[in-house]
Amino acid sequence: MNKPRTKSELKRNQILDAATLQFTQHGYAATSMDHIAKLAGVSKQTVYSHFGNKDELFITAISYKCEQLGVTELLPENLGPVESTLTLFSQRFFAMITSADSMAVHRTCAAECLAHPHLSRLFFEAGPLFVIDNLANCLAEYHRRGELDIDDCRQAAIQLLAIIKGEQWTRLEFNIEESLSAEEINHYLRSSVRLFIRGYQTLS
Amino acid sequence: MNKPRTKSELKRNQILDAATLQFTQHGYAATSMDHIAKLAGVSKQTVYSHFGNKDELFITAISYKCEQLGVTELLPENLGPVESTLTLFSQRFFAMITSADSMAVHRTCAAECLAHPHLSRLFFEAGPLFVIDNLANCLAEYHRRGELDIDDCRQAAIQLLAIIKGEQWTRLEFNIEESLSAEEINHYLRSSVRLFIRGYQTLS
DNA sequence: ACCAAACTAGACCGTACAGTCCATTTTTAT
DNA sequence: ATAAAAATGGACTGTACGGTCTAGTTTGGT
Repeated sequence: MNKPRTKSELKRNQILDAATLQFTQHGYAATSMDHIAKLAGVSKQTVYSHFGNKDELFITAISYKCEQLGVTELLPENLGPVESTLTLFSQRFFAMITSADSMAVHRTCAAECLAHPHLSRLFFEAGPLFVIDNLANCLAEYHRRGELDIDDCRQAAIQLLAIIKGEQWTRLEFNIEESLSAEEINHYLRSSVRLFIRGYQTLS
Repeated sequence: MNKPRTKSELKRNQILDAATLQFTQHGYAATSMDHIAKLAGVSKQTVYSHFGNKDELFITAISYKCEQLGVTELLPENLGPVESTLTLFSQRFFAMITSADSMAVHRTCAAECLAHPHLSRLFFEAGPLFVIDNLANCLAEYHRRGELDIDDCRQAAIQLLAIIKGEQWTRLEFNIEESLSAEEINHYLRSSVRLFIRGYQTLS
């Protein structure tokens, strides 16, 4: 959210916000330019003078959203005991990926990945790849300390991340009414971290 | 693939096949009724006399595809040693979920889950839920035999299934060009089964 | 104060599409 | 053989949408 210095930039932001909302909420095809213009409180022509066509607006809007994803820092600055660090991480990561925003962007990128492969790649890099690297580094540190016995940290990171998504994320992906309760989820996350640590514990 | 007794039923099947193909390949919005009719080698009117409208055709076509998913048996009849059974299972399961067919249906259901929640639920039950139960039963048997120490088999099943999907499935989901090689995948699967078994091994 | 750039409202064009209608032909069952 | 049921193809309706055009208004820099 930068400074809209001029009224023109303000309009531009309004358009981008409206577009992002509509595209991520209803998908590419079901979102019309007229609708975006109306929602942004702007004339259709203004939309077209800022963004050449629907595709360009879509790309700009979703790219913008993607960039906001990689920013979050999920790991604490100073790494304490393995279990508490990974538990905290798993809770943060889970909260992030199951947020309405994250789900909506994910859905949109996955749905449009055939028509807009560059966009889905953007999401893939800003999201999954970014977090994998992040966590892999952390696991490498624990390996260095001798607290975990991991020969392929990147692979291990992928495994832990995949487990954390678990069932609940899939339920959200398919818009299934019944979710797991907060307790069930927390129980699942703790159990998963324990599984991971036992699987990679150092044999003393 | 049942017996098309009459020419009418044959047409019906042709329509259904064409519709399934188009819907799963290009999505709901990008598929037109004219196109389906042409691809099925049938007049538009015939499509409408078999299926009242686009929505009904979509639902029928995707439901039909979903039913074909739950059928496959992924586990061997007789359970041998844990590691070999789970390794075989992981390879079969992975092959299934990364098949072009499976990915296409998954994508379609996920993309339309807001407009057609009943459909995505259908997929969720025929796919993920079905396999979870299947694997959970298998794990329970190993627990009974004392070969694995699992207190919540359903949860454990979810964890193993999630790991197997790993990174490669996400790459496919987002239509990322570079895939992992077959060796990388097999290495990943074997490593994952080992992680799982170590995490749940009985302490003797 | 002035001028160029940006914005507005709304008309407009072409196209694509869901769905209907109809007159004719083909298929099926008796 | 015949009559009802189903299929054909093509014309047609209405609507929604992407994108353009225009004539007039507002904004912003000098």
